[in-house]
Amino acid sequence: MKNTAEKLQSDKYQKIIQAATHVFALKGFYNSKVSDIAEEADVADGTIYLYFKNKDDILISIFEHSMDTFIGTVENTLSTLQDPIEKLHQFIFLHLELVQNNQDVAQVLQIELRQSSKFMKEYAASKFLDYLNIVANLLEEGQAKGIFRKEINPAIVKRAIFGAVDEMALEWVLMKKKKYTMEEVANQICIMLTEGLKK
Amino acid sequence: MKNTAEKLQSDKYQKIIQAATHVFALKGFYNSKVSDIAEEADVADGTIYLYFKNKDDILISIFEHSMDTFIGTVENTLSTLQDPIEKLHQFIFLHLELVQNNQDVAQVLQIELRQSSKFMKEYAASKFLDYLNIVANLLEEGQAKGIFRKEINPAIVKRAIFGAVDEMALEWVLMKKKKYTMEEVANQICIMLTEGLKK
Amino acid sequence: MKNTAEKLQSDKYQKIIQAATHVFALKGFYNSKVSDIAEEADVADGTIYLYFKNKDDILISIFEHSMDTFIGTVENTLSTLQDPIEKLHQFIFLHLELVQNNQDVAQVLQIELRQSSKFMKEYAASKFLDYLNIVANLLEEGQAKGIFRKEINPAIVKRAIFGAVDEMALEWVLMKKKKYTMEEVANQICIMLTEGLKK
Amino acid sequence: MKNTAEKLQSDKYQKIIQAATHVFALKGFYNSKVSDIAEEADVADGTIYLYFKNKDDILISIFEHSMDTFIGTVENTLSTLQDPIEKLHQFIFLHLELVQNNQDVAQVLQIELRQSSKFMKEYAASKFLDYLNIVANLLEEGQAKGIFRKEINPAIVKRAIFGAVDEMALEWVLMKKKKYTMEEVANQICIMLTEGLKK
DNA sequence: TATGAATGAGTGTTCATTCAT
DNA sequence: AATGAATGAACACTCATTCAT
Repeated sequence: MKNTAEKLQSDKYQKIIQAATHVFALKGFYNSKVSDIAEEADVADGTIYLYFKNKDDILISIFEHSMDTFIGTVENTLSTLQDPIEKLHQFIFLHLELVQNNQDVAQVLQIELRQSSKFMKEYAASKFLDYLNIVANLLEEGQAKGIFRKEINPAIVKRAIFGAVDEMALEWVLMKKKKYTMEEVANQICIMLTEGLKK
Repeated sequence: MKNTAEKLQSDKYQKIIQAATHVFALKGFYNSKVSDIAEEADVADGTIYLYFKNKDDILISIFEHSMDTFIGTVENTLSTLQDPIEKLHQFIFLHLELVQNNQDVAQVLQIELRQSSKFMKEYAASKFLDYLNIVANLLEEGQAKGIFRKEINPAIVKRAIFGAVDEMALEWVLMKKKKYTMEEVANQICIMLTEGLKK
Repeated sequence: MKNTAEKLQSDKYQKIIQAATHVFALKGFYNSKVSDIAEEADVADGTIYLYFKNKDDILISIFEHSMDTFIGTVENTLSTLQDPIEKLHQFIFLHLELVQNNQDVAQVLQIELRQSSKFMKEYAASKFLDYLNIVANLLEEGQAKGIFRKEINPAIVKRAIFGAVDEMALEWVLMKKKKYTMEEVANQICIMLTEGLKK
Repeated sequence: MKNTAEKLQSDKYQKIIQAATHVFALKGFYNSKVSDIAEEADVADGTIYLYFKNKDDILISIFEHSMDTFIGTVENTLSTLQDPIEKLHQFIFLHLELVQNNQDVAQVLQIELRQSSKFMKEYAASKFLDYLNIVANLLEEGQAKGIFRKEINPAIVKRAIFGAVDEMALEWVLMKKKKYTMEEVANQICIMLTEGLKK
């Protein structure tokens, strides 16, 4: 197998990642055959093993690769903003958009990863925490600026916010006929989270 | 196979459901062997097929059985309350508590169910919607009583609320050392959802 | 899998051992498919794994089982004899006969076992030594009785004798048209070993 | 592919033969990958197929090459001797020495070759017979000179003698701590074969 | 009902061999 | 000549499911 740098640039590596993401999203990890992925990627079965250690490794690689992209994208955009509320709104919108634009990846991350082996769950956890902490930082900043309530605990609420947004994203992806615009959905969640449900 | 009523009362049926829930929660659906379940339930492999059509059917049965219980419990408790905010708080607390008291079931529902075949996802959807609609009703009631903002769309927000609460529950279950009391967590989410993050 | 005692009595276990011995002798271990053995034994592929851990385990089992039988047969017969020369003659004749009557087993033992993994070679070694030591004992006895030369070292020569006899047996098995009777062959070796080539 | 003469002189050809001999001796034919040999020989996998038809062909080539060398060496040395007993002693010593000095080759010849396909066994047989017949000739010569017993049949006994010597050689190679000198071993076998065990 | 031995379809992975460069 | 990435046939082993007892 080539070294990591070469692999990432390799045409075949990318093709396999794309194919696997699609196949996993469609059928689920356990119902996907390595030969399905090979066919979709238009390579021989054996070729996959030149780029990946085994089937699990494909899943891990999808995760690594896309989480880095996700985290990078979100961090970059938020760093250009000052207002915590604006940041929160952007986070919500970006997450929905990322999921929307990478539906296969999103489904794999949300669904397939969760049921993998303990090892994978733990492995995945650290990258996931990085993502969650974007929210935590935004909340702390808001508190520091006197905009957000001091009594909320960012460490707790970051996860609730992520859950709210991610569940919306999941529905959004699975919904065939979109009943709302994404902006509408983002706004609703943003209002709920910032202003509260109470009048 | 016995008819449904007989099955439900059967000692073996219950033992298999219990065993399967435990095994699925521990290893995941695809990594659990039917023989693992049989061993845990202390019956022969073949006996399982007297009570369940196949391995998938066990998972579906766990889902059916527990969702009915969950929905019943939550509906009963909320029906005794008038105040929508109180209802929301109770919903949050009850969901966390249900997950806490039924960790195996909760893990199976949250994780295993999602990655099952399309059929199962669609099948599960209707029961899941019933549960979500408890939240929608509570929101509509709050709006009707002039307590909740009119501009939020219960059909959208119900899912965000569920996502927030369920993600917390998942973390709660997976967290080894509990850093907060459940009441604390429920309060935090409730404040966030009703009052909003903004001061 | 049943326990060892039950397995040995099992009809299927014996059928698989027989089939595997035949297939291994015919095609060699590495060119034999587990499905070949299953077909020959008239069982399903999977059934083999109810009785054996894996393909290697079949080979080991053949070895264990037959070496015990061989050693037992030879020891029993020799123990009835007094004269060391008579014992040597019987050993030679018995070995040739055993190989002749168990050609498949003999081929597997002689040929297939040698090229197996280190583990198997070492594992096999101890049983093999037991067999070799039958010869060593016979030589020492002959020396003690003043019949055999004192200057030969049983520990060295036991192996040479075994090699001579076993090589003959191998040829005997592989020879299609037998040019000599087995008694003739046994006699020739016996004379060579006891009287020497020199007039 | 180059023609035969060129191949034999080629540096790469020799390197591959050396590497394959080493790898086969270490892991056995079936557990050796062509890529292992390529790595050991410091050539690309594909290069091997410029010099050998396939993996089997490498084994055959090792056999051909080394048997010719062995036979040549033994024949040359024995042709300088007159006394049949001296010839036998030299044969024994030379064989042990050859095996000792070419342990990798010896192991491949003794062990790996035996379990190859029928074709290879038959192919190998003719060269092997040439080697055996060195012994037969030596015996006949001894009989003709009135030194060896007339009643022994060289065609039978040649194989027994080879078996005795080769088994010793095998043990010698596999023995980690040498308990005897090679001369000692050769002497013991020589005495046994010429004088017999009997006093 | 209950059993568990038997089944055999299904699949991840390996590796000898090829061939474009 | 030499390379090594790519191929795809081959196979050991698993496990959901069945059925004779």
